[in-house]
Amino acid sequence: MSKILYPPMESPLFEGIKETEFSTLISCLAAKVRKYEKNEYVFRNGEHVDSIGLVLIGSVRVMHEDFWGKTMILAHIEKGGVFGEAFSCADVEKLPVSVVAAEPLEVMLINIKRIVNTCGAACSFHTVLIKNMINLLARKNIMLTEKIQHITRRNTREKLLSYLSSQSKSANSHSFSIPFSRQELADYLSVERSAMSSELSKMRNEGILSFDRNRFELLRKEEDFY
Amino acid sequence: MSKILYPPMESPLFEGIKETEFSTLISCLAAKVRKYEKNEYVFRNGEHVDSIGLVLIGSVRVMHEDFWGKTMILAHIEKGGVFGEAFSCADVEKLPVSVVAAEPLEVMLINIKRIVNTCGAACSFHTVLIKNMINLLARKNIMLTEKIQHITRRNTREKLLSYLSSQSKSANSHSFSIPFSRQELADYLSVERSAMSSELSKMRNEGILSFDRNRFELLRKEEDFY
DNA sequence: TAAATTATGTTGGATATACAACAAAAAGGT
DNA sequence: ACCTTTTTGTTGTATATCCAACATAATTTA
Repeated sequence: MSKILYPPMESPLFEGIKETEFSTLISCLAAKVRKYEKNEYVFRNGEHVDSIGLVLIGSVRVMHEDFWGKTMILAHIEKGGVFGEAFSCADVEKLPVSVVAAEPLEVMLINIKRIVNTCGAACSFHTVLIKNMINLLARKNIMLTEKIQHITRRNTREKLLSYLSSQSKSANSHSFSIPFSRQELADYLSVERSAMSSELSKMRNEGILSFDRNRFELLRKEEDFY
Repeated sequence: MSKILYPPMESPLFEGIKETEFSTLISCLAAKVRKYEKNEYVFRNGEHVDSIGLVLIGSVRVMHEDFWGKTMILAHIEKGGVFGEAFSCADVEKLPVSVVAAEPLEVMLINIKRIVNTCGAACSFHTVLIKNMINLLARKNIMLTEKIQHITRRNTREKLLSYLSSQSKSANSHSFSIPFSRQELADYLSVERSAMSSELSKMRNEGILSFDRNRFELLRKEEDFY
């Protein structure tokens, strides 16, 4: 097996595993490295998937196609990111999505059973790997739940307040920066960018918050409204 | 330890574990059974949680409170259901939600480390338990992703079509039943019930679909529209 | 620095949703 | 069967969003 020149050590999947253990790990997992051209399929809708993919170089798009053939981009996963983990861990028969190379791509494919089934042998890192896998799924779970929390709100203002409130909480401060541009925030909250912008302005005028570019500050507590 | 009279064997967490192994399992996991009165807190916002909860009797509500003190019900978990798994598996410091007994409640609390760390000893079921845990997280992940797929659509019609399309796919038929009442479906898709009802009627008139109570049929393919 | 590009804010008209109120149909209880 | 309660469908009006078009500010490139 050719030596992997860019070990994805920085991936959350391999956190806590020593670099010296890495080559043993790769062979124990029977991990394969595959290259794809732009727009080539990595996983195709309807296939059975028993592997997780780890992006080594480039990025992938996770796409969904509905009954009427309308497609939707579900996720864009960059270097170090993992895809297919939910479907392979849940052992779904047919993949309801497709994974496509968004640019020239190199991925590592690992059979999920190799991760989940401890290999009997002396692989001390196997326990770590399982923990990482659980951690990965759990963190994704929390992210998804948070997003749902925001976008289930009825209107643009409430979606914004829900999102900003949670950002404020994790920053442990009324003042915080967000990792999104306006367009990205609008996409994330599933609202119109222009409507969102004007809503932000309105709230600023009403003294609910202030902002400058990506920096926001929440100004009033519930009590103040009454 | 008192014998557990209502072993939660039907819970996905214990799938594949023999009933005879059950008492060993409980003691190996140091599982505790706790009772709560209605509206009593099981987990409180801000606490550190290192256990998952399994509902034995009754049900719980998962609640969230934002910066302005507005609360929102995130989930209602019934008998056999599991809560707190994402936060304990991801090892988050402070719980961002609260879990409250929705009615007289009995839960089993299991320290997550007891599940994830194999206990060295001859617990054959431990591997099964870990697989179940991973499966649980992965399935929840898929459910959340699906929901996001639907509610990110811009308007009521598209949300409905996205949902109905996915139901059609999993039923492997153009004709299928849905597990929701109109109100529940509206809540799930985060739209107004009345607006949804009239949208359904419109689409029926346009020949896109037909329905009778909970039974739906999708009628046209994309091509037909052009 | 100037010019070009991109990001953000603002506005108005067409369209869609929210809300309330009510009608009709279905389900449940006696 | 009857009455009651719940669910579902319909409609009108106030409100909010979408969309396009443009203005302004920030950033990048030459």
